[in-house]
Amino acid sequence: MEADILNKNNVRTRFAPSPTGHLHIGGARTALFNWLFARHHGGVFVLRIEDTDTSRSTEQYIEAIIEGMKWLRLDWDEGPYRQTERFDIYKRYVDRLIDEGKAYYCYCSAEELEQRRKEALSHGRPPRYDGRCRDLKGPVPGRTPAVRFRMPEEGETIVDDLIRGRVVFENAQLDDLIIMRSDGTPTYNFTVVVDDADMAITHVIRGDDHLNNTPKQMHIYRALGCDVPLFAHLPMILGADKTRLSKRHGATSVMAYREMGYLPDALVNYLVRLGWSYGDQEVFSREELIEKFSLDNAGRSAAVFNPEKLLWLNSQYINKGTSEELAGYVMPFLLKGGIIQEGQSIDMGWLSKAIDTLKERSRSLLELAHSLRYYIAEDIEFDPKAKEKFLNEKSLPYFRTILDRLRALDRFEAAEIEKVFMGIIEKQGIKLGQIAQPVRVAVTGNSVSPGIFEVIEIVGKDKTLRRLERAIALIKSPII
RNA sequence: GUCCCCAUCGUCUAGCCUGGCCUAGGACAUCGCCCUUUCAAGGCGGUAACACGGGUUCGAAUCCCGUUGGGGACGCCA
Repeated sequence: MEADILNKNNVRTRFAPSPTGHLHIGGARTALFNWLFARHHGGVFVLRIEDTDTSRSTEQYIEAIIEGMKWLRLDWDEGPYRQTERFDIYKRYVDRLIDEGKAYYCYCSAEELEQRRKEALSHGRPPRYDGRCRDLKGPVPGRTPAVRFRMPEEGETIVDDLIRGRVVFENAQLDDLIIMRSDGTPTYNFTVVVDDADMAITHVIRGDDHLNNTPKQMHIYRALGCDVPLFAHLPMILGADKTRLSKRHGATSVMAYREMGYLPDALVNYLVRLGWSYGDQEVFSREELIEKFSLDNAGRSAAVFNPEKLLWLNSQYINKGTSEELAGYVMPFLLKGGIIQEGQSIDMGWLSKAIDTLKERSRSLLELAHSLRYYIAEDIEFDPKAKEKFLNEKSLPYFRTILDRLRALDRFEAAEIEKVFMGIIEKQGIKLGQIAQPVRVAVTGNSVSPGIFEVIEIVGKDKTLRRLERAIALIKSPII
């Protein structure tokens, strides 16, 4: 059956988030798998907003989800469809099911149901609907009914999951679920079926938490006379304590990762490896992912979200990025960090050169921006420890010498600067570290930086001389 | 409580379907060494896992059963 669908080359997948929050890590992974599957098969990827819970859905979250999708570059071919715009369609199908006796009105109130559920749970019984309105002859006066779907009471339902294999459910376990609320709005388990059928979705790839809903949905498909799509249930993403990933575990919103200086490709790469692998390969370009992605090597067990590994991957991507690209990416961070001002002009060629020295030691754009400060800003801030260790009387004579020599230097380039340093250590009979470290602190404020000669070149003659002068002044009167 | 899913280093995973090539491979993290003006990056090396118990088999990480552990679902949420 699958081969059939694939041969027709009409794979259609969808991502169907509910706009009750930002796009989170788990949702993004689901979206990614659907996107990759569609792209791999040359199919269609649909975005559908499941906003039937009008009390919890907001416009703001719809925009946030779309923003997240765009940032991750998970482009969709159709949509975003919105279920709230399709209420007439669901209504039509509900009416049809009622006419055919496949659904019925339920007059139990939400409060009564809640009461019975709690009671059942406290007595250790399955909290299922007891079916009391199933065979009602007429309406109950003074009540607005909800509509329930009539599930089969015996037999079993088989889900042939693309990832889990065959999963068997006893129909006796399924209860008659509400497909339309008493206020006339349809519910998830119904709309998802109507839409997936209507939108001709061939592969439903979603979180594990939906596996139990699948048999119920299959009965709805059949009642509607529609083809049942293929299902693939992805394992959950857990936090470090092995419980479902949530805010408690730190940032879960995709946008939070953008703000922390992650590259979208790095996040995508990290996410795809949560539940999918390709031999020993860790780093994949998008093209490779599209080419290599298959549900065959999707995993079945839950994965713990590991921020450390994501950071490492991010560093890989920052390392690989060209300095020109990185210059563009880091701009918002420089602005936000007050390192450059809005409207301030900055030489992009020069910035790229500075980034070149920093990118292999930055794991995020935030770190990159932070390091860029001493290249760009007029004044530097000293790391107290570095200052104490290296800006002292002992290095004062070296500072004076280096200041004079650099002042006299015409070609202010790394190679020339190096010659100046080498000349001094030779003459004084000292090690490079004895002079390079104090200068590093004087010029960058830190005991850590890229190679000091290139740093000096990029910082430039004026600023370097000023900083050396300031260091000398500081040593002479430490109160400043 | 009922149902469903899952089970290899701390973490992500390869291997499992099609038993022997596994004295279990890779990656992150961690430790050590090398490189080195510092920090990274890089290179080299180390520590570290088949949850347990029964089967089946000449042989089991791989197949079967059970136990235990973890996760999920059971909504007029999605």
